[in-house]
Amino acid sequence: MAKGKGPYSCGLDAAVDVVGGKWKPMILWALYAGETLRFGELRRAVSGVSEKMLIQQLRELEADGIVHREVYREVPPKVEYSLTDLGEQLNTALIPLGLWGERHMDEVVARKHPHHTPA
Amino acid sequence: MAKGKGPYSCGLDAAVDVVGGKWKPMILWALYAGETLRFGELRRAVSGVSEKMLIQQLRELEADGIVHREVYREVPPKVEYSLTDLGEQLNTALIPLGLWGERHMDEVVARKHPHHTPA
DNA sequence: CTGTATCCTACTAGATACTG
DNA sequence: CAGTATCTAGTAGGATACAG
Repeated sequence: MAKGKGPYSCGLDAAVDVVGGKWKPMILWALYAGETLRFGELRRAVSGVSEKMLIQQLRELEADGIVHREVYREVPPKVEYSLTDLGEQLNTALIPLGLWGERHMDEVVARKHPHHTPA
Repeated sequence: MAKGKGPYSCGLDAAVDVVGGKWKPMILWALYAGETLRFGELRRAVSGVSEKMLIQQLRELEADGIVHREVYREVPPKVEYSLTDLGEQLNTALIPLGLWGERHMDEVVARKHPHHTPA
């Protein structure tokens, strides 16, 4: 689960604590409404993540009630991840923030990496 | 400025990187649209923060173009902080997330602190 | 295929004391 | 009033190897 610095002073504080992990935004992005992905698929979708970090972040999201983990006892093993209702509501609430990021990413990146001459 | 792990894979990633500091949600909460606060006022508004952390987070938000810092060369010194246009847009985009947090904070806190018997 | 276990580093954030 | 400087502890995150 997230850092769990709680009790929170405002809802925003709590929400950021849940979403704030390094790979969580990308996980939620990959696991959009209705989508169900296996561990390996998620690993590919969240490019650059290590197995350890992916598991860790998924476990935290699971503990926070955001994602559902379905285990199929087969050989080879198969585990599917999907959003819970709470997770879908969270994802919905994140849409405006994602749009803001898309719109202003360039400016922010420009500030962070003044070297880039974007073509 | 934020961690700056950039380049980002999705807008959400960039946005969370900007808002993800420990005290930033509370700072943005305090500095709602049109509000202008002095350093000391912010310090009181963001309860629990140290001077060092408040300055640090404010500088990052300033570097990311979210807050504006206005210095009045007086005695005693006076510095006012307010949201930039970009900051106000960000705050607007954060409203749904804040509402989600308010609505579900109790559940999340319950998971994080299973001890609490809320009355 | 889906994870665990261990070790390690860098960074975040807190405490404290000092300054223009 | 509004910061700075320094020191330190805790932790988030990464590399690697191994396991059911």
